[in-house]
Amino acid sequence: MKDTATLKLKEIGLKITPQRQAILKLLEGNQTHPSAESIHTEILKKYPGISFATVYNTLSKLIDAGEIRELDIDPGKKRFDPCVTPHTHFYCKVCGKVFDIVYDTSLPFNVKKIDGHQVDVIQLHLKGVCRECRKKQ
Amino acid sequence: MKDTATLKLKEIGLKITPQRQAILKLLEGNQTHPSAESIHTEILKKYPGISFATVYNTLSKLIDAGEIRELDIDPGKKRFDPCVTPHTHFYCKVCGKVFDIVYDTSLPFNVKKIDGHQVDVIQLHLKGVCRECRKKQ
DNA sequence: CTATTTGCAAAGTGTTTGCAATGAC
DNA sequence: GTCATTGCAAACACTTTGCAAATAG
Repeated sequence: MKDTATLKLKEIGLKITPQRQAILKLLEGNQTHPSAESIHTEILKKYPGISFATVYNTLSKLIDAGEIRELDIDPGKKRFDPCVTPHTHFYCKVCGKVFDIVYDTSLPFNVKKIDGHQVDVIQLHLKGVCRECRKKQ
Repeated sequence: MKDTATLKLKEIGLKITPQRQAILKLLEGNQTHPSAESIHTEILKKYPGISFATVYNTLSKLIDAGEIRELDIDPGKKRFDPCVTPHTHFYCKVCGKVFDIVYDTSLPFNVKKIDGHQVDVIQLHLKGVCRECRKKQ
């Protein structure tokens, strides 16, 4: 019986390595929208020695395979999201957390062309101060 | 008779320096959504010696004053937009250009609160391959 | 004159790369 | 055995910082 991570790697056509399995397991169902560095730091705890190269390399292949998404919502670093169905994100300027938002399903998330440009990705980003940080202020 | 840049600086309450005037003039009506570095490089041509510190410092004050907007659409660098009315942007993955888009005016750009989070900024970002780059491919 | 602003250079943050060694198949 | 993948360490791109010198008001 193989786990989801292993099956997914096989499905994508990537070689199965413990590092990749660890990255995929960390991402599965993860709603924190981690950055590459936080993924690296986290996995270091279980795999002392895993390198940036491996993390970035793996993330890049997972993106190419459509398994995860890259978010440009955090100024200064990329965040990654294992949920690839279109949805909205909220970024808190105070704590840096990224939240999934159910916002406006009437949004034309299926536009394929506009002004002659080919549209591959549509991102709706909200920014402000999250509930928790508002309480603390 | 003072120019717009000078008036704007006075209005914001910033000291009028040639560097700031140059930055404001470069941004006025600029639709290329330049990065801090491209602004620096451009202004270096007329002001040899202008520093990163000054460019970043000035951009930061203009943002605080609400004169310009920061865009997180280009992975890896911040882009700046002198047009502060809500509108959509398209980013070309091939050439890196950012275009203004008239997209969907029915978008709820005026939401102030969602899930208890305070919303300050709403950004709708499209990504793909621009018209020109499609032709070349 | 005084507080702000500037230029410089160094440091900081996140990402990418080249390459020899390793390991999956 | 072969080729993809790894770890390392250095390079890279962009941004931020500390501080002395310059300058706007």
